[in-house]
Parts: sequence; structure tokens; C-alpha cells
Amino acid sequence: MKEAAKALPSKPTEVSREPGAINNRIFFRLFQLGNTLQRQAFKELGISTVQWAMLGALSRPRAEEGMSLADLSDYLLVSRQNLDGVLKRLERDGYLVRITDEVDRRARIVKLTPEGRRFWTSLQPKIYEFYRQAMVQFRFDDTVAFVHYLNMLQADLQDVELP
Amino acid sequence: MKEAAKALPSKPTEVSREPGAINNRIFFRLFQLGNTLQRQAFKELGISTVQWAMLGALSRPRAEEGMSLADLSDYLLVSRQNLDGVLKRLERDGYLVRITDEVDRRARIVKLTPEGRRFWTSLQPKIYEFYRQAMVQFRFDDTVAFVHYLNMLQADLQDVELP
DNA sequence: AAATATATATCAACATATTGATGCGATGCT
DNA sequence: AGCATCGCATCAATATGTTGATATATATTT
Repeated sequence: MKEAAKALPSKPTEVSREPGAINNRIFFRLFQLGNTLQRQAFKELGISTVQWAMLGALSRPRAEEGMSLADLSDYLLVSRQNLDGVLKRLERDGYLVRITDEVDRRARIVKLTPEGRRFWTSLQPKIYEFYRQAMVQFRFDDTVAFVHYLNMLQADLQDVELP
Repeated sequence: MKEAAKALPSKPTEVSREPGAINNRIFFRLFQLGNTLQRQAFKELGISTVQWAMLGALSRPRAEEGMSLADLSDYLLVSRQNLDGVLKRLERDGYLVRITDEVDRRARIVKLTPEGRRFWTSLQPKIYEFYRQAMVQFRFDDTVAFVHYLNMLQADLQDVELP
């Protein structure tokens, strides 16, 4: 993939002071970032972004007893059908299992296997380095502001409803 | 798609002051935003994000004479093969054409058709309203800072290379 | 007990995205 | 003229993502 994006303005003062122009750039850049993140994650970490998010979700202490499919879908914000496909591949690779919930036998609980936990643990140094290189220009205050903006956008983006 | 993301912290002071934790949230949120943007764009605007980016690219004054496939691929940061698929569908819908370059007959130039320009023009009010709702919490200074952070990340993310 | 609701699995159709590869026509170089 | 290179089209395999729909097992309500 050739590197053309660097030719675009990279300093605030270079951006047109027209809201429409900035919004165009914001959403265009989000589109590009989604693809670039997906590609770089797969190339450098060997996992896709949804696998990354899923393994991350399941490795949290609060998910030690696993997560229901409904909760996982809600957490990741992907459809049930898509979730099934991703789960199947991670099951195939031995990283997680689906277990029938003992309380509600309709529900399925997804848990990391010991192999899955080992895999996740082995990824940590790589993920740390990935962050270090990707965020090299960000100071701590920048990361705080950045995640704040991302959260703000996510909250309202999903509620967008045109007439 | 149920709305669970709102349960997540949305204020800077609520984010752990641990760089790793913030980075986890930044990249997780980018993953979610990519999907949410794709879904909302299709649902509310009737076009996918790559179609949006492509139509936007081709409607710029500097692209009035069209863009080569190579330039379009570089600009959008998608593979040639993927570009071909997206172009085929937009050609099918009559929004653009591929023309042989008269200078280098190996090259193809992609241009919007009059129908494509009309379609793009008809989208503008919707896109404006999309931005207005999605960015409702952003003040002008926020948008400037935000696009600055997105540019910064894009620049370094594509250069990430793990040992 | 019967009806209704829920959680999940699965199907179908389609779109978007990647890498690696091959082939063809055109261009550039020797 | 011949050869190397280029720009693109296409193929193959795979993954991720959506909506709408159907089916099954289980839970809840009447």
C-alpha cells in the first residue's frame, strides 16, 4: 500500500477554518484509520481488530467467568451473525469455547481457554510496542483528550438519524 | 444493534491514568467507530464509507479531470483489488466511468458522470445534517484538535513495524 | 397446559477488505 | 527489434460486516 496520506495536512493551523471542511477530513480520516488499523493489526500482530477486541474483552477480570453472546455483541457493537463467524474461527483455533449457561440454558457463555489466555499473554509485549510506535507523537495529555473525543463521537454517532 | 457503548466512561477524568489503559480504550474505540460509521453511513445516507470517500475524492475541484486508479488507491488507502470492486458497483449505478488515459493508454482515469455529480450534490444536505448530529458536542476548537490527533495517528500507524 | 417471549444458530444475499498470483496491452529502455 | 517494466483487470482464498429471515430450545407469562 503506497503512502500517500502523509501528503495531507498534519497541523491544526493548516486546516481550513470551515466546519464543513474539517468534518470532511475527520470522517475521511476515520474511514482510512479503520482500514489502516485493520491491516496493520493483522500484519504486525497476526490478529484482526475484532479478534483483538474480543480477546481483550474476554481477558478482563470482570469477564473471568465469561460473557454471554448478547453481552459480547453489545460490548463489541457487532451483529450476532458476524459475532458467530468470528467466534467460530477463534474456537477453531482453540482460543475460546462456548458453554451453555447453567442458569438460562438458552444462553451461551464465551470463555477463553487456557490456550487463549496464553496467546493473549504472549501478545502483550507486541501490543505494547504497537502502541508505542503508533502513539509516538502523543503525550499523555493528548491521549486523554483523544479518547475523550473518540468517546464523544461514538456516543452521538450511533444516534444519528436523518429525516 | 443495542446501545451498550454509552455505559463506558465518557469524561477524561474517568479514564485510568495508565498509558496502557488509555491506549486500550483508544484502539478499541477506533475499532467500534469504524463499524459504527460504516453502519450509520449506509443506514442514514445510503452509501458505504468507501463510496462516500470515493465520491468525495472525485468531486473535488482538483479531480475535475478525474483520477487515475493508482492515485485513487493511494488517496483512499485501499488495495487495487478492493478498489475495483467498489468502482464496479458505482459504475453499475451510473455514478462514474473509467476512461483510458490518452497520454498513457495503460492507465485508466475515473470520473464522475453527470448523474454522479447530481447524486453527490443531493447528498450534501444529508451529509451536513449527519455531521451536525454526530459532532453535536464538538466545539470548533475540538474539531481542530480532533482531526489533528487523527492525522498524527494515521501518519505513524501505517509505519508501525514490529520486530 | 398453552401461549408468548427470548437466546442463539443458521441461512441467504450482498458489500468491503486483504494478500498473492497471473495475464494482457502499453510504455520505456537498450 | 527485443526486452523489461508498468498499469490495470482478474482470479482465488479468506475474513469481516450488514440486514432480514427461519428454526430450535428454553424461559416466562397467562
